[in-house]
Amino acid sequence: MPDAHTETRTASEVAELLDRLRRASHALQFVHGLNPAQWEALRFLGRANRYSRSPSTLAEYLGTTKGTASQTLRALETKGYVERCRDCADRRGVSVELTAKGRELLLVDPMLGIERAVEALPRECGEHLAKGLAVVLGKIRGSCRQGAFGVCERCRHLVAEGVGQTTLCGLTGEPLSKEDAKLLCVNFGECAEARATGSPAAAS
Amino acid sequence: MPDAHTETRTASEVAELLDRLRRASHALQFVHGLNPAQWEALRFLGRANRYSRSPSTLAEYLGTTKGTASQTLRALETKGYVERCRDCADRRGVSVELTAKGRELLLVDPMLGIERAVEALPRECGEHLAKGLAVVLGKIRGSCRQGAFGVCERCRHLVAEGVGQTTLCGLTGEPLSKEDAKLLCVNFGECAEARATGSPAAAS
DNA sequence: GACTTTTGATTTCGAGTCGATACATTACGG
DNA sequence: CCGTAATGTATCGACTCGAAATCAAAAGTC
Repeated sequence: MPDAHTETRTASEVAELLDRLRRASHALQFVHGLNPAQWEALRFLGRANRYSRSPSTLAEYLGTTKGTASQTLRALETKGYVERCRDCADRRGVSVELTAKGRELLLVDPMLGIERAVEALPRECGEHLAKGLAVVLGKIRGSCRQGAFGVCERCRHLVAEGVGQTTLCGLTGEPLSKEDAKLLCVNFGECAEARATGSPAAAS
Repeated sequence: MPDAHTETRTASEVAELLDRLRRASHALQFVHGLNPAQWEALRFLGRANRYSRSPSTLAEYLGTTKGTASQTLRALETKGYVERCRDCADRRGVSVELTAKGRELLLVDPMLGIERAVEALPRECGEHLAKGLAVVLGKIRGSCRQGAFGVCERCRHLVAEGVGQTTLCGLTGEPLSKEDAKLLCVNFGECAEARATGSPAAAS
């Protein structure tokens, strides 16, 4: 039975491909005067909801340390792509926002090249890719410092109200606009239902 | 009708997953006193054939600069995981070899965790993943500094001799042992035939 | 309520590393 | 020989990590 054998070969092949893709995208991100960490921070800020735009949240998302995240943000601030101001509610916290210049820079994000490459794939192929990657990521998340994150739309804390018009976050009790619900949140909680409707292979 | 829409969503999802996986594996590789670059170099040296174990080849593989590769190797040498000696043939060159200690360290490579995660996937899923990743990687290779690389077994320069027993490299004219043919080589050339037989039915 | 302690978030600091550039050494071609 | 190309190394500024320090809020304590 060459089954297990083939399996192992595929696994190490995938691991290698991931590794190479990782380095490739690393090398791709030394453009426009930013480095990979700075691009990642910029992207994150462009997609994070208001509960998640802080240095420590960024650190959690990036799987890095708070010190590094702080300095990355400072570099971006010096370059004029973000602004930091002390949070009004809790003055320990810092709220980080993209500037107009920062938003503009996101339009030439080098990672868009990868996105385009994925778009060029047959649709089914892209979906398989997404699914496989999600599973792998889920499996190793425990062993690294990265947090879960996810969009409110698929979060188990989401509460619908009225005729599917108004929604709010069950944790904070605050209402969420449609755009808000598409943003990343630290407090994301996996929704069992989403898995089920995702595809018929959730039960273990 | 939301076809194009779904497609784009999948694409950006995949791009994000790749990004996060990249970050996760970055964080995973701060163990045993090495950093990600050093692990990558160690892995490469464990899989590179004799034409490819040099600082500049390492730089090409990693998509980094020669200077960085040189420093990474120096760090590994200081820690006793590799040895450097001047190449006898071309005295500009340096030949880098893993020490026994280096080989041992590879047994606890943190990236093996990802491999195991992939192994746990359904077989078909893993293959889809491999295929998709390979295509994406191929598409973006042009835009970054990374070289092609590949194993001699599937290189177009490979020449078979006798009854499928002895093989040799068409570029150097030197014979290749079975183990040699499984190693990575800088001079790898894509073989059209290999693509065609694509599926794992090469030697049915 | 005012003071101390604890908790939490962020920044600062030192050692080590990275990418870019400049430099040294060796090979190769006329 | 001399110039050019290829290979590695050294240096510099910027960055990363991890730990310790700073600062603000919350929780005890009197």
